[in-house]
Amino acid sequence: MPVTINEIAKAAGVSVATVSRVLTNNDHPVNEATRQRVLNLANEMGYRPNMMARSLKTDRTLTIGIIVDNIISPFTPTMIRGIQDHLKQAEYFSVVINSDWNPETETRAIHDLISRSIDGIIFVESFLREPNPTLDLANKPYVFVHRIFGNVHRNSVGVDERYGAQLAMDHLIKLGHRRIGFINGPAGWHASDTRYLGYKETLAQNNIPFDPELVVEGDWEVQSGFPAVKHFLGLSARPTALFAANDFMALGAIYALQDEGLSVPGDIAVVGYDDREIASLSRPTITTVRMPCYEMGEASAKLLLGMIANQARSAEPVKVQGKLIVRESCGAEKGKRTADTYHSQTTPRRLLMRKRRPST
Amino acid sequence: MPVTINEIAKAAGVSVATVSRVLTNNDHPVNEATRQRVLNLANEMGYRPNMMARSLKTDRTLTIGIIVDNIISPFTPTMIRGIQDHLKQAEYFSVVINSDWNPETETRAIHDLISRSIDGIIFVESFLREPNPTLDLANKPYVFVHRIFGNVHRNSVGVDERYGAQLAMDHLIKLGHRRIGFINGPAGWHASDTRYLGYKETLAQNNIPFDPELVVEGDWEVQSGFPAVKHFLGLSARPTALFAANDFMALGAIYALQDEGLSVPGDIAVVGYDDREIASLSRPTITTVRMPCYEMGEASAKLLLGMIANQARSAEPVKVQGKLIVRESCGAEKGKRTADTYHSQTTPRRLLMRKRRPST
DNA sequence: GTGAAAGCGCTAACAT
DNA sequence: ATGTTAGCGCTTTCAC
Repeated sequence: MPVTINEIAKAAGVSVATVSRVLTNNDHPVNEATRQRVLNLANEMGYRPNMMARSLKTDRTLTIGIIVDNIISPFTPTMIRGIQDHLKQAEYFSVVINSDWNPETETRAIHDLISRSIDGIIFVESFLREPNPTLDLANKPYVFVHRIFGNVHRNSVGVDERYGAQLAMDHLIKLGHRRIGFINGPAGWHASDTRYLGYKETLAQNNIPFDPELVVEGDWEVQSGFPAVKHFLGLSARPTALFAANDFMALGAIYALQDEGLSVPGDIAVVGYDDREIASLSRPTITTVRMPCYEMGEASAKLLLGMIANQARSAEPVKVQGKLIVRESCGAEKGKRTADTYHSQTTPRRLLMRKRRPST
Repeated sequence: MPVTINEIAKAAGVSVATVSRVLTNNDHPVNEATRQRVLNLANEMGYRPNMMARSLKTDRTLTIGIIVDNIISPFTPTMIRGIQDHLKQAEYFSVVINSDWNPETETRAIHDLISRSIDGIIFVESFLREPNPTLDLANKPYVFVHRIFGNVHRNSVGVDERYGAQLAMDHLIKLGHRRIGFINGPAGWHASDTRYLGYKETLAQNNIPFDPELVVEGDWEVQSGFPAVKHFLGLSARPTALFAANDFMALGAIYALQDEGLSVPGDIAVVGYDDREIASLSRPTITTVRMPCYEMGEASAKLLLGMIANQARSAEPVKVQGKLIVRESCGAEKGKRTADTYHSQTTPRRLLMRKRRPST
């Protein structure tokens, strides 16, 4: 049913070789008139290349695999979008597979992807964090993008967590705060340890003495903001600001402060980390450091495409930086709501929908 | 480099036909001893079928296309996950493409997917809502799954919004409420109109007179909860409960009520719709009707796979039902926090990560 | 500048 | 029960 180059060749009165040369923009010279004739015919006849046949010959599919932890994870879809947008300009497609952090599933996925002759793989928050012999043997390039573990490998994209923490701390310090409580994530996590580093470094840079009493460890969840606040309020010299290593703990802290009758940011300023949806829905909305998921995705796709193009087996690791999003929980102009107050991060599509809403 | 059936045939001392028959579980009879020999050899030699070659021959790729509005949309990843989980048991893969609600992008995507010989397409929240001649001509089955427009086509999956609204209303009525304010979405939206229907029907079923003063129209956003509450509080006979057509407006209503010094659910009960993440993070957490995204995805994959298997061009439309999630904003036992209070919906993965966290 | 032909790895008639 | 062989649609040497 679908049109093949054979039929076009017949219609144009040339050989399939010529048609192929025209249609693939081969550097082999082709008479300009012939080229046009073929091009027009292909267009008229509605020719669509059969990628299977092409791939069988060239062993390239213009498709890469994206092995993600779980497409439902909060940061993952944005990373995928970053990858896909970058792939698009190179006409690449992507197959998305969930690994659920299961090494067997991941191995299986790798094999299946090789079976499908994909041109490379991006591992997003993978369990796997080391060179993979199967892929190396199949000569398929791959890169890692890791929020959780940072740069895990030469070919990987990570986040500059120290920079992110410094962004938050600088903001607080510029607002005049000198006693800043830090609600960290559990020790041993890359994110906790590096953000902690950023916290301490920024204090040092500003000649503010480090006080271990101002650091508590949470478990990333909202609840852990409560004991943290209890601790801080019990200190003889209370902090005037709080930096939480994620938005959930920041939210818990805000709730706890409000329970004590304290106002945020009036009495105590709060900064979070991640820029989860809640940060723009809570009261007050939360100043935070945005996790640059989209950019990480883009960077990883760029890395992989580069490796594919250069037949390279390795690439320089990339570290992406987040940015500070100032909202009501500290630093926003008094009485003035920030632009996205109470707006979900998905507003753009809603607007789009409204415009195109059916008249019925 | 990779092992082919040719090499296995040579190694086993049989023809490629036999190897193919064994490896594809063809019904053609094969001697059991030979079968075992081939199987072992394939295993030892690390044989992986070349899907490109197989597909070129069979015109089946075990891959479907998923054209989504935008993978970052709040409901979309869950739908994709539902699709993928169902596909998995049939060993199907999926290529995900963002259409951004752009008809040209969608058309382009359809062509590209046909080029790649995919076996079918699932349109998730697509702009396209009608039979597609290109796909029909290519004889590729497709189904729609639409949260926004409901069942748009014979081969489609929608949500039973009336049922969802009834769930919310029944809950409120069982709690003793008889004056229930309804904050609807904008008129003309399928979701608004059908939820409104459910609202009115449930009132009728319970012999509660319908009072147009108890219905206001919001714009789906948090802000629109504020004027709604202002209106309700201005009535001579105030409602004792509010049903908002989505969680964002429910949140805005809660904020507005709290601004007036009223307690939720103490003074006024509130029910939302969708079960967005915010519903389990706000104070109080919000009782709501869960949008059955995962189930919709599953249902659509089931529909499509069925059509592929039966060579069918059409299938019975499916309507999926959501369910009520009771939280603090009404109906939860006094003083007792519901299980997911302050927990994000992504907790499971976090727990998983914690267990497998590196010791360093 | 053009064409003939080999062949990518596999499946499925059609033999035997 | 097994083998031979013709392609699937395309790219790419190699020859002209």
